[in-house]
Amino acid sequence: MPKAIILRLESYLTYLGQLRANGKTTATSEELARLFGISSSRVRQDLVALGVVGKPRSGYDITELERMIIESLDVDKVKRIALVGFGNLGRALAGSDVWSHGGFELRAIFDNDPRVIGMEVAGLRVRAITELFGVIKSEGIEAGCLTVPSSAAQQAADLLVAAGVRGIWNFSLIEINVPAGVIVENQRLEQGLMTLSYRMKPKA
Amino acid sequence: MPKAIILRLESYLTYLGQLRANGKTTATSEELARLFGISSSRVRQDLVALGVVGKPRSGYDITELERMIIESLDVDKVKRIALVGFGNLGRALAGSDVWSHGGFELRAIFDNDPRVIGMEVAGLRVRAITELFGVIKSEGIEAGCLTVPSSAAQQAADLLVAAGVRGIWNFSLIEINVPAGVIVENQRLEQGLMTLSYRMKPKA
DNA sequence: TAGATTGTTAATCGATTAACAATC
DNA sequence: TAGATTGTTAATCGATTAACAATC
Repeated sequence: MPKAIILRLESYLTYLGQLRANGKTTATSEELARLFGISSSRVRQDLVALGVVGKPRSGYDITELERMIIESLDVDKVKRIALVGFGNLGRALAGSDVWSHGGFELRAIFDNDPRVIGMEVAGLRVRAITELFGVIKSEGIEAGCLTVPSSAAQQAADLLVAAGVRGIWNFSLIEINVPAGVIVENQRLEQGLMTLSYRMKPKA
Repeated sequence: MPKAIILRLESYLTYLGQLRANGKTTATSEELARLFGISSSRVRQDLVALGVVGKPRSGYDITELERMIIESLDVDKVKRIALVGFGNLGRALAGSDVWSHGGFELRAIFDNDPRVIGMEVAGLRVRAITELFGVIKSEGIEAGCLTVPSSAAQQAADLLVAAGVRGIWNFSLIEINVPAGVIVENQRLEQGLMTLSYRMKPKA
């Protein structure tokens, strides 16, 4: 499935949940298109790629659409994840419900600062990095979230990979090197701000 | 400038800073291409679009490249920004240095919870939402960062826009409606996790 | 039935890669 | 000079829009 379609399916899913919460049961390609600023034929092609069929005159069934997108993104499968780096951002994420949106379950938190080791959040105790390998193995953790400083990111990633993690959600600025087969999804907050800066630039 | 090029220029900029920190003074299109998994001709075309000229055999001057990208993204122009929503994420961002990467300067923080109003962070006092309009005007704030719950996001955005903000960095899940001319840059953490989920999905 | 909306194909658009002469 | 790397053009690829017959 093309990456561009995946990104839109994610947007559809979020919005469909809101529509359903408002009591709607169907949605048309034209509605979705208008909201996201794309053509209705693009929406229909996305949904064909997804494998859903709509009904002329009424559109697509919202519940079915949600179900198919969730299945396609594998969001319904629970995947255990560990957080590495309990700084400002790590704390914010640990205490939030972001994880569930991707089907992840936060199962462990690590840091190497003695002042934060032992703290409790979301029912978890912050552990020393030295425990990382063993805990990831014993808990069957499949993914890691990197919220350490950029200077420590590669090393932390190496530890996660050595322990058998298959996917990394990376908040650090550096480009992380991992062996083939390990997935790195970069979440660069700084890039969002740079793009905002560019888009706000007065046109000459 | 095409959006795809902008996104890559941002990546180049971050990486070039790291190269420079390591003592390098030039970079070739092939080096950058390898790191980001694209072709060297794409890199060269990006840099032509940017307006830099390289030297056969040695490549591009890192300092000049950085300067041109910064100028192109308008990162060197300081833009004042206000944070709305002092929850977990708002706290993490307020105390961080993300702002400077996009050329933004955090000048005000707002929330409507009496328990957090009055708290201090990054040299700023958290103010009541009721003060928003006046402070944005008097401080000449041009942008806003939305870290409020999704249910309050549209209303908060309306306040920011009414006060004259031109750009919004939106962390909420909803699609915000703004008048033409106001820029919304969505930073959907949940989508990052959904993409990670999809990419980690075992192939059939 | 009439009409709105789907599913599908063709046309357009934009982005990426390949190739190579020019050049330091 | 020789050779590595740029700047540039053409070819390929993928994504988006337009258009319209099929259908509920």
